[in-house]
Amino acid sequence: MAIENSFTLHISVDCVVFGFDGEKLKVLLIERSINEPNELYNDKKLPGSIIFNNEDLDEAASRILTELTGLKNIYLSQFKSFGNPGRTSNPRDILWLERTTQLKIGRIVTVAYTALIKIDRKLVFNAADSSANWYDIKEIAKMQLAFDHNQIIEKGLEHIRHQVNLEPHLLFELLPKKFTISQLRIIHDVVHQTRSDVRNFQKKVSQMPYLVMLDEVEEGVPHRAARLYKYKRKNP
Amino acid sequence: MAIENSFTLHISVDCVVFGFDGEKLKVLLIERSINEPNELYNDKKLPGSIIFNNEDLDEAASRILTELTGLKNIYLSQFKSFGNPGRTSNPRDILWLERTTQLKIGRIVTVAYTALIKIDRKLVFNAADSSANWYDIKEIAKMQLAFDHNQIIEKGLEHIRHQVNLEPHLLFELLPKKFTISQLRIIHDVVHQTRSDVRNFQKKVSQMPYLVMLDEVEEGVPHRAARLYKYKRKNP
DNA sequence: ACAAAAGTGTTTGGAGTACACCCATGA
DNA sequence: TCATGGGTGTACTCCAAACACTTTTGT
Repeated sequence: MAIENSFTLHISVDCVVFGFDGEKLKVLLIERSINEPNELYNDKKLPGSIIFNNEDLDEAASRILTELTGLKNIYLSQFKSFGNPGRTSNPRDILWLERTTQLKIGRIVTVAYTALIKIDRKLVFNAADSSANWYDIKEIAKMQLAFDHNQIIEKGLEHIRHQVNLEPHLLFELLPKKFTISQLRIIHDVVHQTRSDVRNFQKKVSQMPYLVMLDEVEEGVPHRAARLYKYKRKNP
Repeated sequence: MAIENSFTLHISVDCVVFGFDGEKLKVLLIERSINEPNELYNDKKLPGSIIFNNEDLDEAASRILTELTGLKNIYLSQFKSFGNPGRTSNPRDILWLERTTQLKIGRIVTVAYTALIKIDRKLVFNAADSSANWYDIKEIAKMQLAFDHNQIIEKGLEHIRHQVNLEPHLLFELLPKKFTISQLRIIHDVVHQTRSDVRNFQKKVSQMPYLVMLDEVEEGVPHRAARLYKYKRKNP
């Protein structure tokens, strides 16, 4: 009976970090580059890491996000594990793994998470040996990412659609603390791939008890300023 | 930087196999027993296995089901991975692992799947060294299963609820080929924890194009026999 | 005859959808 | 004053939910 050769088996966690810039849905990717005599490339990958000893999967995901953003209490949700034996078979992926992990890697099963964070000018990324940037989810579909990360992102997107359907308040994780109804409508439409009617959307959100109107309006816009709202959790 | 000691890391796949006996929702569990001078117990576990080399996760789940039931093309859906380092720390679980795998096991991350199958008198289970049986999902909540299998079953149940919400035709995986509307309503209610109105339910299913009425009625019932229906896939 | 489940329509309320105009503000 | 998005109400449709009686069959 063939039991897997544990010598080369590893488990990693990868995070599909979603953000919203007011217009488009974005995903956080890390630059990955190899500079070798006969190998030179520069592409992108998801933030992720091999799991540590005695570390739970959720903990690992949380650690990855905290290391990268400095933030705690980020909304995380495990959505799928990817274990196709061929997922680490691309030569550039193999080379990169050898360089960065110093381990003999035969196979990596990865557990994928989605994360929702507020894009903020103040946010600074601390990627260990490369830099992190936001990429429009539509552009990503045309890019060739490391490993099977294109596929992981696609499944991650499906996942947050389902999640938001079940728990619409998750959208507030993507918005700034104070936001306009337009912003809420746009992020809603981007996630659901719809185009909501403005009046009907207003009617719907006016029934949300956890949405509270502020005595403030947005500033610096070249037109009538919109009212600001905030999200109030049910059990504070 | 602490990288996990791969020597003791393993990945397994566990399947929460759901069946419906006409009345209750059941899950397939395998008897597990240890007979040792100072250790004697008899409890239950989910069907599962360490993954093989070069085997994808879905393949492993499929293999486990085929080995156990002899059936192919069972509906399977991956729903969550469990990797808490403490999940294999119960002494009886450690003992059982050592006896059955002959491996030094430090940690097992398991990828969990749900499966939907038709309970059938003809079904014969081939569990390697023990026997398999159906257990009412409500009874299972009171039982103490191996590892964290209680928790896995609970999450698996939530998963099929979501799945059935998205794709109601999955219920037909649990019903015999010919079934009555009552059976369909009961399995629907069991999964959703609801109590549907008979007339409203009839109205709803009469709009399902993939449900076809047969020229047969059930037999051997001590009351008016109900019409039989079958499920017809959209693209045959 | 009776027990037990099958089968069948109508009404009502709430949610979603379609649709157009005036308002406030900055440039 | 003009360009730009903000903010608002009504009518229609559709789906979900409530609700009770007659029919068939076996015992």
